[in-house]
Amino acid sequence: MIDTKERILQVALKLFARDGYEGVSVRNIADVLGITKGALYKHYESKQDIFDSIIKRMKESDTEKAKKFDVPVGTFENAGDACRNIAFENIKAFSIEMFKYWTEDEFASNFRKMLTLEQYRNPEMAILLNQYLTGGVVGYAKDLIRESLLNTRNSEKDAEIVALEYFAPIYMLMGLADNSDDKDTALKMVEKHIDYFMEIMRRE
Amino acid sequence: MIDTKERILQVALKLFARDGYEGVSVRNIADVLGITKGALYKHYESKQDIFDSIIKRMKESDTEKAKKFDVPVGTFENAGDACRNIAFENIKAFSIEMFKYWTEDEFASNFRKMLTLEQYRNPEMAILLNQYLTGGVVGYAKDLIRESLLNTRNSEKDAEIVALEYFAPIYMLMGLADNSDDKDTALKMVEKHIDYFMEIMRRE
DNA sequence: GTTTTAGGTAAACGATCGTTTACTTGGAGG
DNA sequence: CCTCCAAGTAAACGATCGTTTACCTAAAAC
Repeated sequence: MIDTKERILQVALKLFARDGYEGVSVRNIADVLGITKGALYKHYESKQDIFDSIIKRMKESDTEKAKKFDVPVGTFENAGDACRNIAFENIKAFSIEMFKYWTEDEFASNFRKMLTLEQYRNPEMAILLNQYLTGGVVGYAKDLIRESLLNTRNSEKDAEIVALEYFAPIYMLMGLADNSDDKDTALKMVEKHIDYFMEIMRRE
Repeated sequence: MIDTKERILQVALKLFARDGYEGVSVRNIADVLGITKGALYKHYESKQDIFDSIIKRMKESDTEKAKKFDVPVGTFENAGDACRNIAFENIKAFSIEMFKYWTEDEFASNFRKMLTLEQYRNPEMAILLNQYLTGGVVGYAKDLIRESLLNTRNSEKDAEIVALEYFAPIYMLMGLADNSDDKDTALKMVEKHIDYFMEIMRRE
């Protein structure tokens, strides 16, 4: 079979995402692949090496993604209603794409689950979990919201709470999508939330 | 030392909350208690029995808590502004108490973390996680919001999304409190969020 | 005062853990 | 055709896993 090393990575991640690092044995991984556990060591130095390679892979994938995906520009304030609506639609599309990425893309979804399971025993994983999720969406939302609020109210502290209002439901719906067989319901609720949020923002 | 059985439960929960069930050995638990692992089996049949006892304990504690803690009554609609404000304050106090319970109470906090770590490998734990968190606060919030919205707009679907808007930031701040040494910041943000939410609701 | 027993120890059980070793084998390169 | 090597197997390594056993001892019970 071709590219065994890649298949080991994928299978290990899937198992780590369900059972946690300590809950998965090297034997488990090998069994799924239909090889003996000794064969794994032709591709990776150790079980920890597999785990590290998964982290490394995600970091590469993330920077690559960030390179090609220039976050949508356009602030809330700089023009009339038409431009505001365009900015809204950009943010909505961006957020939904992010949500789909973290819930539907197999690698990203499993990676997020794995970090969730390792966050308390491994501080570095807790940091990564915050970086990827809040860094990806809420940080971006915070910037936009900060600009939006800059001329209407005193900004910095409000921006933080409004960003929380925006991102927290999206984050929570990721967890709901995990433990539900109906992925589409969660996605529809994300859209509803964003529309609701946008409507509130328009009234300010 | 008195009440070894209880101390085993507490220590095991603390370890399960950090490392997950599979990440904790019977030896680990015994070492913390300063006894040999053989002694554990004088109090519990197995490692799984300890885990089950933790679940059982929480279920008892929860029903007992629900009995004495009658959720605050008073809806948004049935009177003038004064009564509405009282209802708001009741909900706020209730929510903050719930937040403090799930983040500061050692047993509840560790229990929530443990469920978080076991949710993917054990469907029953995923159900419990949803029940305790969303059932405790969001279900209650949903009822109140539904009553509140009943005469203003078409209710059922909106109630669900508004309950999400209310609870999701609180839920997310629990996770932030976990991986932060500064617990007070998260609590203050919870208050801020509730105030912000209430202000939005008042404008409707 | 004797007996019983709850609660501890130390040691061993077979199973499984992650890892290493010795050996095999099919196919690419010279 | 011969060589080499990547990629597999089977077996064994010591360590640790959850659990059981045999033994001990202090205090409670009769």
